[in-house]
Amino acid sequence: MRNSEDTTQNAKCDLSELPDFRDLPESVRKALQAICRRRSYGAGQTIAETGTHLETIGIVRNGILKMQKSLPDGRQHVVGLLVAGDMFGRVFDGRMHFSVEAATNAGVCAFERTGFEALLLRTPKLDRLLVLNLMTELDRARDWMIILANPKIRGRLAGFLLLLCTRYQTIDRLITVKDRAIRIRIPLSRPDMAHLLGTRVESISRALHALADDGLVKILRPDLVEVAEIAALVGEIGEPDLGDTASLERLVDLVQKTSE
Amino acid sequence: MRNSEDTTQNAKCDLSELPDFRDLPESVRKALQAICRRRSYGAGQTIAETGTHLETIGIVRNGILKMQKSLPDGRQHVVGLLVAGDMFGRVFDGRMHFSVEAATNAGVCAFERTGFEALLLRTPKLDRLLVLNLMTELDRARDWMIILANPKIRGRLAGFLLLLCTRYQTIDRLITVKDRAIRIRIPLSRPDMAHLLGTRVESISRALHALADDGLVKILRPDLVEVAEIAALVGEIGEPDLGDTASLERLVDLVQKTSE
DNA sequence: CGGTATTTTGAGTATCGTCAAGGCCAGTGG
DNA sequence: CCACTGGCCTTGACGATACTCAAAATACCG
Repeated sequence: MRNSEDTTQNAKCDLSELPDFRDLPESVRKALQAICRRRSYGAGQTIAETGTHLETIGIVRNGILKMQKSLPDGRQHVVGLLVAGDMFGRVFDGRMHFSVEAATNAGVCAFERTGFEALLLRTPKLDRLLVLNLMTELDRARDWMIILANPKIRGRLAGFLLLLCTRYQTIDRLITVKDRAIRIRIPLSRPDMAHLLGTRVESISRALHALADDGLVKILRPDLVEVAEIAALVGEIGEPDLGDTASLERLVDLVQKTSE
Repeated sequence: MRNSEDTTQNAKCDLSELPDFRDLPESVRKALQAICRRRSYGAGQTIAETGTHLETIGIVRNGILKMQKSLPDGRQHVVGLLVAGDMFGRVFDGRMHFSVEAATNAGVCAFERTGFEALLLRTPKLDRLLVLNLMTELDRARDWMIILANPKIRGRLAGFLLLLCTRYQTIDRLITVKDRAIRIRIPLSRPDMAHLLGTRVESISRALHALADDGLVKILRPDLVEVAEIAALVGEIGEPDLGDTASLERLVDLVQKTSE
């Protein structure tokens, strides 16, 4: 919520750490670096406001950003999370339809918009990256829709935790493995979770503790839960297959590997 | 659900009817026409299956398509609608993450995928169109999320109707104006609406009739409702402003114009 | 250690899901 | 022409779930 004035800026911005960008030709990465400024934000800082013309394109380097729509009464409604490698900002079209705020401490690469667009037009590879990025973002939004369409809060919460495990795994040490159990650090406060899942804080609390009472999760801290058996969580969401089971299997593999 | 074998095909495919494509250079439209096949689907026909590699890129010409995820138990979960000008299919990346089915009778232009991609790479204007298309699709998905996050079914239903009024207005005569009142033709069956809004058919029915009892809508047919005062519907959804109020205002203007 | 914000718990009520029955419409076959 | 059938929509009754309001407990921060 604070202003972003105390942002530390840093001209050096090496994109090769991001898997998607590593494959870009050297020349393109050089060109990107030339128009890039690195920025850091503290948890809670606002990065972009709804309705404003954002004159930069951002790529998340580390940390988690939340996209949110502002409501007339001043509250905010989370409509998605951004993690390392995700892009935000409106290419070819200025207006932001949601605001962006740091959910955790975060670093982003900011590209001057017109320069980025120009580079985009003469660099098919970069353009392709943008298109693929938009498509996975779209898939994620649809996964959210399925989770939100779950009639029961327990199911929505289970879906949310699983989404953190799968889509956002390996990001920012949100997911860690300890003694064959998966620990999830939830990067959102209860009010944010409640808005995101379409319910109230009380219901979130009750649902999480209901899962705990049934032995599906352990609540170590309000924002840190441990999942013993992912399969049981999957059972909670009822029907949908949550997109890929592939990424779930990767997670299970990770558990196997880390525990042995 | 039927197979798409009885599809009528037609080589002629004039894109200039679609607003977004009218602005493309003559040469690009010609090139597109060369790799295009026009197809027609009857309501209920399947156009693409989940998991399969769709070897074409589709652009909707008329009618409404629904995107849906298949659930293990065989049921389908609607995750979005496609209307005239919308694209579907996975550019640069084959696998479909949802199936596509005609919600109403519909016509689409199908482009051979590799040809389309090649054209894309050497036609920045077309590419820009694709990116913009993806971004509005993303915005729509986020609007859906906000609607789904509404804790009350009445609110979700009101949001759904408003979304039809705004995002899908002017499409396929879904929205018509009669004596200063707005008529909405709902292109989904009750089971589909229930899945989309995360509830059951009975609740949809009750919520819609509750809105009718309060005088907010009139139910002319199960799939045709009349909204007297849009502002009242907006009040039902509670807080969120549903993205643009601009498109709502355009609709109100339309009412004014048509009634006088 | 105190003060504040966040999270949790509790009790009562509204809403929604579930099961079961009935109505409406279109297509079918006598 | 009419009974029959099946799909879809609606209605009713009841139990489960979630929302509301209020208060307590816990975590967080200096």
